[in-house]
Amino acid sequence: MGSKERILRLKDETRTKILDAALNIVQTEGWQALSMRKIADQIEYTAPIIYEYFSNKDGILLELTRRGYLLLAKDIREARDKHESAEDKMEAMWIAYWNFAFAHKEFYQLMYGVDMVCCTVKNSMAEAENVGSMLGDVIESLFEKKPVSEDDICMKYYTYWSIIHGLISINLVRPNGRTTDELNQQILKDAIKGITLSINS
Amino acid sequence: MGSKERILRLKDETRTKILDAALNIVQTEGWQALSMRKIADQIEYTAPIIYEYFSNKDGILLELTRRGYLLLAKDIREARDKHESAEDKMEAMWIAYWNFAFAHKEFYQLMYGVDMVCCTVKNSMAEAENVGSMLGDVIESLFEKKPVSEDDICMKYYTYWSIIHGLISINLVRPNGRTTDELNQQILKDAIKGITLSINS
DNA sequence: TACATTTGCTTAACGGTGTTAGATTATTTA
DNA sequence: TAAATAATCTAACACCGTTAAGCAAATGTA
Repeated sequence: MGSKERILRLKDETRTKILDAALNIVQTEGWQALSMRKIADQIEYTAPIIYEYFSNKDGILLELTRRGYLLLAKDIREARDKHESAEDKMEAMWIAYWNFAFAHKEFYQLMYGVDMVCCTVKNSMAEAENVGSMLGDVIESLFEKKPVSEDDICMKYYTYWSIIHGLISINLVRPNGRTTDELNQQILKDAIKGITLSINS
Repeated sequence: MGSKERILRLKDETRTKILDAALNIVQTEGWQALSMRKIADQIEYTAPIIYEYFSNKDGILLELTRRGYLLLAKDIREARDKHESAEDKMEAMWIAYWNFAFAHKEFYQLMYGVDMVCCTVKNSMAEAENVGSMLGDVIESLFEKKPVSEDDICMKYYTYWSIIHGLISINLVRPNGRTTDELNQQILKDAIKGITLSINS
């Protein structure tokens, strides 16, 4: 009786359709315009059936966050694997992070709470940890003195992350002040190099 | 006929009461709990009268943003005037900025859109420009080569601002990860010193 | 085949939101 | 005192997230 599976597959399809619809709305109208009824409209159902697939609106947001981290992890992994030296890896990874933020503004806003109604949980999500550990590993390899303490890695990680996230936030919340893309890239690369240099000095 | 003025003063008082009530709600329940009806409750009116004082909810938010910038500007000015050298001024000013963010979390969230439903306009608000120019002036005085181009100042300004805002954002959105206050202060001061040093090298 | 049960989905509702229009009450003016 | 103006409220609109109840079609069972 393969109909069981067919039905399960159908259920999975609508689940995906819900997520796609949500993403679509957000990309065209922004996060504040996302509503259950609008999602339902787009998938040609009524709002309550969404609750058969997700426990509530935050559930949808959480799943989208998860998908965002998967995308980001893929980009960062690819950037890392394109280079040999730890210095080059580090720069490429953070630039991949930067590019992700602007290529997928909505995801970034959701994942890092820039200008967003932030869903509460999402601390220590497995997929987020992945990104963190990839970056952490390369940071560790930047240290010449071994062994490297967890605190040292953590501190440098926060330093990198802060400046990049800060730069992104400023640009996402206030798009095109008087800063150009080139200027931003310059600030970014300078900052990365500066932090990287400071690790062994 | 002094009653005209008395009435005007009364109107101004309710206006202030509205803002105070809004701030009070936000401080105790967070931004997402702020509603027109709740404000009205607190000032013992009904919701529609608020519209006699502010054009809409965003109007209230905008006025609070303005007040936030006034507070921040005061802190930064005082920090600046406590020191002689430009280096010391710079560090003290950014630390004042940092302290403001945590002493007035709600204001900071409103002003810089961290984890907040951001009201759209508020770009280039006069009070915000004040803060910017104070910091910009000290940055200019850090350069040994004169004259300093607008671009140079802008770039360094964004570099400072990014790392500080990034660090704040991360700590405001995810309070108490594994970073302590001391660690944050250390990262902050290190970063400020690094950027300051890099200006003339 | 006939009945019972489950499934998929909808309608209707609850309590909340920002906001506006109209009615009502109180105050000031003539 | 009567008219005009100002201050305030009630009621409503259209939205929101969410839940409960009901209907209709598909399915399982006798």
